[in-house]
Amino acid sequence: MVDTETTPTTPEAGRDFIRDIVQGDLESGRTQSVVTRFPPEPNGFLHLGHAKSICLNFGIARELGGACHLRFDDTNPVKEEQLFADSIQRDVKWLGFDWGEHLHYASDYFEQLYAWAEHLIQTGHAYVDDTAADAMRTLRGTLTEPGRNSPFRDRSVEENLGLFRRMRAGEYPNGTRVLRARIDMASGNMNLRDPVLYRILHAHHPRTGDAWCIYPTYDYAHGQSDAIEHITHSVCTLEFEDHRPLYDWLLDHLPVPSRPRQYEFARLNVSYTVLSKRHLTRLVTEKHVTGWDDPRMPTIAGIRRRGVPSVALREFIGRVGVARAYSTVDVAMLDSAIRDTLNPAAPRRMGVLRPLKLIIENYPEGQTETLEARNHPDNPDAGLRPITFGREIYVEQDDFMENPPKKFYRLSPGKEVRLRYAYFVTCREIVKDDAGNVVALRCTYDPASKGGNSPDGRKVQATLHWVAAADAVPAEVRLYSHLFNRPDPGADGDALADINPESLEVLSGCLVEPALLDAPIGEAVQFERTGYFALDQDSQPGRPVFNRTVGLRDTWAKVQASAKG
RNA sequence: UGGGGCGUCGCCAAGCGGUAAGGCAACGGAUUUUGAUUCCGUCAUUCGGAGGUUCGAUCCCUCCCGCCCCAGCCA
Repeated sequence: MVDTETTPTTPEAGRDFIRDIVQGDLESGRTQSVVTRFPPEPNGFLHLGHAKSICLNFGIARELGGACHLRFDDTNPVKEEQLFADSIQRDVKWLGFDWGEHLHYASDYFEQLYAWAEHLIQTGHAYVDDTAADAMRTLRGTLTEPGRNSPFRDRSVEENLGLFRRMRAGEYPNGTRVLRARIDMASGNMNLRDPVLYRILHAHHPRTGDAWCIYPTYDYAHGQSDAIEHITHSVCTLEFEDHRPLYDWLLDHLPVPSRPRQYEFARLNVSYTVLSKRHLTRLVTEKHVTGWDDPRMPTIAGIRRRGVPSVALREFIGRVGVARAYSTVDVAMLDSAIRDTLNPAAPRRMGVLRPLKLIIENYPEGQTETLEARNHPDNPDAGLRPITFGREIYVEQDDFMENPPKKFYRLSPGKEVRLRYAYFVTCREIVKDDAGNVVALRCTYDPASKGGNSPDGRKVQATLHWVAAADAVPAEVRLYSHLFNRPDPGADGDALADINPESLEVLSGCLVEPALLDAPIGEAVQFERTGYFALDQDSQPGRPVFNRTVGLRDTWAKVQASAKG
C-alpha cells in the first residue's frame, strides 16, 4: 500500500505562544532543557481535544530536543479502569508519539505526596477538617460572598498529625474527614478557600490495590507530580487557569525538587460534535453508537477506524493552532486535512454504492476482456492494475437520469459517456419494472474508444466509474455523517437531544472491484468519484465492509442542492 | 454585585507602536479519462464600542459592551 505517513506539504505545527514561551525560557537559561507531560485520567478514551494536547506537549518536546512524559493522573480510583489506560497508550503511539522511559502514574508518588502532606501539617499549612461535605459547601461562601473558617481550622499540629495518620490507617469511613490546605477563606479565587488535599476513599485502586484508603485530589497531586518528574512546562487548558495560584502556593510551601510552571491554552471545540468525556461516555453507555471506536465518534479510536491516517490528524491539529481565545473549529477543517493527506497517497479503485445494471447490446455475450486502470492519476509510479470489462456492468444509480436538467453531464437517454479506462457507451433504452422503476439500461459501446478515447476526437461530458458483473464483489458500505444535527449540540439543553438520527447509513448491495479484497484493514483507498473508504474490522472473508472516511468534494451535489433551494 | 480570562473576515489564526500573514469555507475562471485533484483570481480602508496618548494604535491608557471559567471530598 501507499505510504500515508509521508510529511504533508504544510508544517504540522507552526508557532504559537506556548512554543514562544518555551523557546524564550531556553534562550534565557530559565531552563536548560524542556520537559512536558501529557496527563490523562484513565477514565475514558482519548478524543480530538486530547489529540491537540498530545501534539502540543509531545510536539514541543520533539522540536526542542526535550522529553514528554505520559503520566496517568490516577488519583480517583472510583472512576478509573485499566482498559482506558491501555487504550490511551495505544492511541498516543498511533498518533506517532513516544514517551520512551517516561510512563508514569500519579499513584507512583502516593508515598511522597503523603510525606509532603505531613510536612504541610507540620508547618501549619494544612489541617484535618471534620466538617461534612454539605456544611463545608455552605462555609465556603459563594462567588460574591467570602467563606467562613471551619471550626476545625485551628487544631494543633499534633492533633492534625494524629488525625491524618489515623485517616491513612483506615480508622474513619468515607466522607468523614478531609485534609485541607490553610490558605484564605475570603479569597476571591474559590480554589484558595482552603482546598481539600486528601479525602477518604475506601476503594480498590487499579495499581495500588488496597494499600491506600485516602487519596490526594487533583490539585494536590498534579503540581507535585510535575515537580517530581522535573517537568519544566506544565501545559493545560484554560479552565485550570484559576488553579494556578494554588499550584504555585503548594510548590512554594513544599520542599519539591524542581519548580515547574503552568501555562494554559484554549481547549479544542469542533462543530457538529461534542468533546466532553461526560457526553462521550453517555453516547457509549446509552448505545447511541456501537462503542468508543464507532467511526462517528470524535475519539482517536473512532477516527482511526474510519480510516483517517494519523498524519491527517496531526495536520488538522497543526492547522487549528494554539491560542487562548475560546473557539469552535469547523469540522470542514478536519475533512479538508484528511482529504489533503489522502489525495496524494490513496490508491484509486472503483466501487459502485447503489448499482444500476447496464447491458451493452453490441458487446458479445459471454465475452470479457481485461483492461488497465491507473492506481493513481498523478503518480505513474503507483502502477496499473487489470480490470475486467464485459457485456454486463454496473454503474451508479445517481449517474443516470431519465429526464435530466440542462447541466446534468451524466447518462440519460441517447447520451454518450465514458466508462473510466474502458469505452464510450450510449444509452439506448430504459428497462423498467412493473412499478415503473428503472432496473437496467440497454446501451451500445464504441469498440474504437477502447481505453477511454475515441480516435475521431469525439468528446464526452462525463466519465463514470463502474464494475463488471463478471467479477464484482458484493460489499457493505457504511456512510457516516455528523453525529449531531447542529453545529452547537447542547446549546439549547441536552446535547444528546441533538443527535442526528441519520448519522449512519448502511448500504448492503454495493459492488466493488476485486482488487479491493486485498486492502489492509483501516487503510483508506479512494473509490473514484465517491470518496475515501477503509476496510472495517467487521469484514468477513469475501464479504468486505467499508467505512467511508470522508467524501470527495462534490460541486455537482452543491449545484443540485442550491437548485432545489 | 467576587475572582480569573477572552473579543482580528462566515470558522480557525498571525500580528508585540509604522500603516491587517496564512488555512478552512465561499465565489469566479483555466486544465482534467474522478463535476476530484491542480492552477490562477476574488474575499477585513479595518481589528467588540467610545474616548485618550502619539507624527502615527489592532498593538499603550481609560471607560463601556459581549462571551467563557470558578461555589466537587471530579479531573
